[in-house]
Amino acid sequence: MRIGELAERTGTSRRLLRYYEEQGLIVAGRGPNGYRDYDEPTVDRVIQVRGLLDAGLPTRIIKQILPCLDKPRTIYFPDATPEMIATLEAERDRMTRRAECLLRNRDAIGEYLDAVREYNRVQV
Amino acid sequence: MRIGELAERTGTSRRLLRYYEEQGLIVAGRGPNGYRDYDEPTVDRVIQVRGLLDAGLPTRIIKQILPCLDKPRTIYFPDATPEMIATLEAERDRMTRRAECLLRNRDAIGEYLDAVREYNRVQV
DNA sequence: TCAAACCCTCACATTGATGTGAAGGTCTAC
DNA sequence: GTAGACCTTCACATCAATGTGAGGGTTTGA
Repeated sequence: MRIGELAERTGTSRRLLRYYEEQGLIVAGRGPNGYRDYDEPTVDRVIQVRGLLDAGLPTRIIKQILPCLDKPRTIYFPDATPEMIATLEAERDRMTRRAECLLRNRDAIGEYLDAVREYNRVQV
Repeated sequence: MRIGELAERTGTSRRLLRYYEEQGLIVAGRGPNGYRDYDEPTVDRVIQVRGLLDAGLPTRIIKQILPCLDKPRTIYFPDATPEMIATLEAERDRMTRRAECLLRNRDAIGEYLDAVREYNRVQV
């Protein structure tokens, strides 16, 4: 598919799709005219990238972890250097903390909303 | 306490503490010399703010949800307009999705790390 | 064949979260 | 009283993620 379709299906501007490619987060084939040509799995890939970006990860990190997230596993394990492993472990832990922070505060918002609803119920 | 101590205790630059104040995320008293003066709870507040920022929330949103997160609840409920409620609900749901994305990808990293370890165990 | 709707690259603009440094006031300890 | 370590405001710089538009080629359908 071409960039317009991918943009529409992922809710992402063309500009950003080109940016993600520049950052090495997605790859695109090229047609005989220089048009970019994307395959189907790229749709999910873009959605995944956006989720990670939205969750606060920078493209630099996303690029590092993306290869590990492929199913089925296609990675050539020997390439996993100790530094790489350490980076991944650190990032995994940071993601855990991030998620915990998010859920904790989300629950607090939920409690607040409950309290407001209760207040309104009694008041009305 | 003054800004230097708060900076040290929260691992946050003075510059950023002033920025958070400018954004309305924290408040500071002032000494007779114009020095900022922070109370103890501000330490946790800053840590919470940093957690939310790190999780990808912009200061604009953080400012909106912070008042709901105070314990004990000190908010004046009638101030909660329907728009505010809607914003909070939307943000709560976004936070849920964010956390899910984070945990899903974290688990995938974990699986990858397990696979690598298994590979190395067998290989060696 | 012509217009509309695509696509390309390039480059400059913006926004939010930060860093850095200048110019200057204050406090503490010697 | 003077040096060093604080603090203040202000302003300019940077970086990543985006927007926007110019200038130009391609595809498609009337």
